[in-house]
Amino acid sequence: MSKIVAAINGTKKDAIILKAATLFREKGYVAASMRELAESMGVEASSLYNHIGSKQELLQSICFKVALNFNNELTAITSAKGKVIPRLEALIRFHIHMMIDAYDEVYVANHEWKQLHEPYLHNFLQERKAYENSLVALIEEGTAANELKPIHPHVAVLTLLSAVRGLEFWQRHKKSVTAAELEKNMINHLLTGLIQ
Amino acid sequence: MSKIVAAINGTKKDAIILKAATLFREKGYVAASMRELAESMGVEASSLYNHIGSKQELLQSICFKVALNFNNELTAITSAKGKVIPRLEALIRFHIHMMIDAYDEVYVANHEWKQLHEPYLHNFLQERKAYENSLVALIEEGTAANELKPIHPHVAVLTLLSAVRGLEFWQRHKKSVTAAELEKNMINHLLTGLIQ
DNA sequence: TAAAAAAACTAATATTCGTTAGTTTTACGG
DNA sequence: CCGTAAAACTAACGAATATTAGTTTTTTTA
Repeated sequence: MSKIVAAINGTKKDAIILKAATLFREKGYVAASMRELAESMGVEASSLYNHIGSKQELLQSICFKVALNFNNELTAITSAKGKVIPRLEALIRFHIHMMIDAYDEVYVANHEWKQLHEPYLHNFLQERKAYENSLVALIEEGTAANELKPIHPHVAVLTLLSAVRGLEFWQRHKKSVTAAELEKNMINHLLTGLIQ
Repeated sequence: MSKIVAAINGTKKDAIILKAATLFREKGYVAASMRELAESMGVEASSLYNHIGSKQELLQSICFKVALNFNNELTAITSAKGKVIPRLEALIRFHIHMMIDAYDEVYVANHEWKQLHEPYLHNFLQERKAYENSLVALIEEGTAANELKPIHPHVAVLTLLSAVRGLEFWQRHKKSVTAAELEKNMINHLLTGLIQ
């Protein structure tokens, strides 16, 4: 018999959620089984239920923790004073750092939210929409102030969010591209373009 | 008893693959069941096996058809003569049109490739890698010719591919943003940036 | 150290899944 | 219109799933 070992400042439940995020990222939520999760923690599947309510609850924890993090940061950025461009830069940096600090969880929130049950699915999509809308407002603020080109704000947001979302992709190139390089180049690309 | 009805120029197998792409996109490959797929075609699950080999074969067909389309186009673009910038534009346009013409299949190839069995998984990733490498070479050609800024080519490719991949996202805004607008704005954003 | 709480275990349940076997119905060429 | 092939059906299989119940072991508390 083994034991579930909690991190220094966290419950055993937190430890399970963290392992679940890794497994869900690797296999996908549906394909990942509670038996696999349990095995990766060195216990039997049924033992997990002394600490968690259900598999679905794990997904919910992951998705809403990520959503909360991003919403908090965006709220701070949009409500800050000052020019729009440095605030956009800060947002891109935040996405990069989230991808470094909480890769598995961000990945799962981005890829597996479809497997959320109602009403969580609905809530999650609503949070996403709110995030998008805030960002659209920030872009519009930038164009109104002549800081940004008169681009279609929804398209700009789509491009920005997609680009930073694709940071998942970067994990494979960690060796050849440092986080700092990535940050500098991506911000430069998204703000000033490719053309010389 | 109903019947599987093939499209005008296609087999019944093709019709099944198309419906499978829609279902896999909506639910995810693992969560989608053959019984659901059959029901959406008006037959029993077992009847599908008169036309297809397995559920996995459906995923393989979808993923490799999409990969072939993209690889063919990229090969045409990279081997063409002329300036790099219009060729990059053409590639972005192609991605947008693929997303319009074959949304479900592109989505599934992007999201569900992890569920491919070996050796298909390995092959698929290899094709992806080749696609990336060709694009890196194109960017390097552009920087060498002073058409593009001296950006880190891998980061540029990551940003470009992620941005166009995020076109999935756009389906929700189809009403407010036409394909032509999207095309113009996204190309402008990726090539010349946001800053005024 | 004894009692209580926490957390592991074994065993089992009901479902659902992809797929197969065998059979019946439909469609079509001679 | 008959015979054959295509394609539908029903029924079932074995495997895997999340979860529960009940029990035993471990840890904590008093």
